[in-house]
Amino acid sequence: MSNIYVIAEKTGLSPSTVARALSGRGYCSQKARQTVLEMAEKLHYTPTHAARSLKSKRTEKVLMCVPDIYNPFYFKMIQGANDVLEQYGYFILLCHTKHSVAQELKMIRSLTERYGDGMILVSFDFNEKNLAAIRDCPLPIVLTNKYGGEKVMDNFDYVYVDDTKGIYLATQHLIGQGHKKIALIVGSTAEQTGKERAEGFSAAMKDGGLPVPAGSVVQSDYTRKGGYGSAEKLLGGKDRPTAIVCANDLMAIGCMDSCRARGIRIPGDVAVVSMDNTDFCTCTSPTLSSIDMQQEELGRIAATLLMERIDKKRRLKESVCLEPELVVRQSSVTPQRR
Amino acid sequence: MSNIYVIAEKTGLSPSTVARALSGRGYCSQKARQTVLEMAEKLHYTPTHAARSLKSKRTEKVLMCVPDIYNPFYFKMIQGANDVLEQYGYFILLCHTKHSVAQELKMIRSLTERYGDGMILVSFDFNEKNLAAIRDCPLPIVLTNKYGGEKVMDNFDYVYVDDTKGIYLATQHLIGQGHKKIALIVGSTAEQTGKERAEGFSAAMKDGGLPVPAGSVVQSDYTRKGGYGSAEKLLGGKDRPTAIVCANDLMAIGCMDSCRARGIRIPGDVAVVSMDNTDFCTCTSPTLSSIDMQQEELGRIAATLLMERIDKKRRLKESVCLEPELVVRQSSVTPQRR
DNA sequence: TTGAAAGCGCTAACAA
DNA sequence: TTGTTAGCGCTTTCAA
Repeated sequence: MSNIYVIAEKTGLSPSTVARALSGRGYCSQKARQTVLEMAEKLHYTPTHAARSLKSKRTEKVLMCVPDIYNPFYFKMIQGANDVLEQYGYFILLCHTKHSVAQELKMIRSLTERYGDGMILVSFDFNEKNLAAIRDCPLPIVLTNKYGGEKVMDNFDYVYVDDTKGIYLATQHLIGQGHKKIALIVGSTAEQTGKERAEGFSAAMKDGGLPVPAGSVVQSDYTRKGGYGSAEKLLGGKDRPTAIVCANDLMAIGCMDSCRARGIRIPGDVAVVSMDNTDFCTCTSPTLSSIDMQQEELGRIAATLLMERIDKKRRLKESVCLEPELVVRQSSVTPQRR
Repeated sequence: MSNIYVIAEKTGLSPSTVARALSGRGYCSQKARQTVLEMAEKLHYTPTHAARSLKSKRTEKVLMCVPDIYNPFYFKMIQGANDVLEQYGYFILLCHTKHSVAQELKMIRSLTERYGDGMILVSFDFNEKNLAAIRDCPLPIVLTNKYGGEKVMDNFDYVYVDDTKGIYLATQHLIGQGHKKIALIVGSTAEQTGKERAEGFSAAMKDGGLPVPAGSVVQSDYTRKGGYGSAEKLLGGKDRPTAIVCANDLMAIGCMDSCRARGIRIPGDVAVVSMDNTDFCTCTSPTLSSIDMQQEELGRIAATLLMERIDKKRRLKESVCLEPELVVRQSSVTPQRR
């Protein structure tokens, strides 16, 4: 590999002149520039990113941590973020945190080691451990969840879709369709996201004057298989619900699998509404009603907030709240009730 | 930010002792190590990746270039690659090349600038331009396509699924179901992948003794919308095909949309087989027969080949060919023929 | 306009 | 066992 010293030697110029010629910054005669550029070309010179980084303290990379790389929900966020970042000449460094706080902490540490200039952290659960690490980290981190426990001194940005409201809308929609026995398949309520979603469901049921009997809320893991298993529990009992809210599309599809296997018609026997509104929703039969959680926009805004910190030196915290949106399709509209 | 010099000063030791204590390499007394570690902890010391990189010439990152970040096909590859890379403590630096050779060249340049220690390049089209750049690049690049024009001197690895064979299997399957009028929706045949797929189709038709009339092969763009438009062309004519092979799942879903809109039953009126076997195939109704292109394994092997170069200093080229696999579902099996 | 030199933070060969 | 020193390759200030 050639470097500026080799070029300097071969051209008889000094390394600093070579550097100026290459960078275009600082004085440099037309002739010198010409000579340097030709020699650089000839030697296949390319600058070394690490050396530049060491000086400039910029890596031109952003760490993006997602809890589940197998879930299409996050693809959309990654896409949105990538769209924005590439306009700044930035790359995404992808990290799969697998719902593990330890993994998140490790990545925050990597950020501190300057693997990147900032981070977009998609977590299901902000707790004292990762929040402490986020506060300690000298580089900007943008969160993509609602962050309840904000302290006055906190200085990180976040962008979120109100998922409590999202699942509220889903539940309300089913209530509006006349359903009385509505069940919920949700993720772990030990995590923030699962907890919020369970609360949204309860709130809607309460506001609709409906009880939430024991056994009508099942915890699962956001996978199709998990959704299937949970649906089996709900549909196998004697007091079968007439409608099910699923906390994401994959579980809803698993739920539909279970219905199909049991000969239960959707939406005739059981109506289904889910959350995320991924591309799957328009592929299933019946098509799946779902809450659009604006994932692409979420990624886009997270990236924008981050680049404002990195590039524009914004210092004051900002947060953005996006509105979830109910998209009604076939799975939740009982034909005879129309 | 603190560095080893600050720690050295505060502990009264030399920077090199500090470095040794922190890295665990080289001699260092238990006492010195203790002192250093405590001070490091106290000062929230973290090493600087750029400095380490500059010395070690390792970035612990791999560039992964995919042509279409919106296509779930590639996410599977990314997942497979990530699984392997994280075992080595490596990260994926994601690049969206958008089917653009210029973008690929730019990324190869970034690799040369040591944005990463190697690259996994998923391209639809290996031509003289990007191949020249790949040959010139001093860092390892693994290709994930069949690469026909291999020269004796070439020294890069590749792993691929034989897609000519894949689409051959799909077509053969339809012929075996008794179809005579089979159409193809394929990507651009100006790109290598599209060309290979079109050839596989033609070969199967020829071997089956069937003609490929003008207009029965439509070029599209691997999107659902594109597939819809192409299907409209095929299904709108008077000599409608009884079966359609689609070169990927998204186009197949678009094709099914078109059928549904026209009241054409699948597989009764028109049978459909596609390629990729993404998760969509089991969500659609009817479920979609598809050729499994082993994308996760592809990513896994690409990453393995790359890490053998980077970590194990393998110098001899290797290539791996995976077998495509037909997965028969409902969309291609005409009930009355069973 | 050009060059010398210091420094970014870490590593490692070598000397003490 | 510890310290000195010379880089890694680039940027940038300051002097010439």
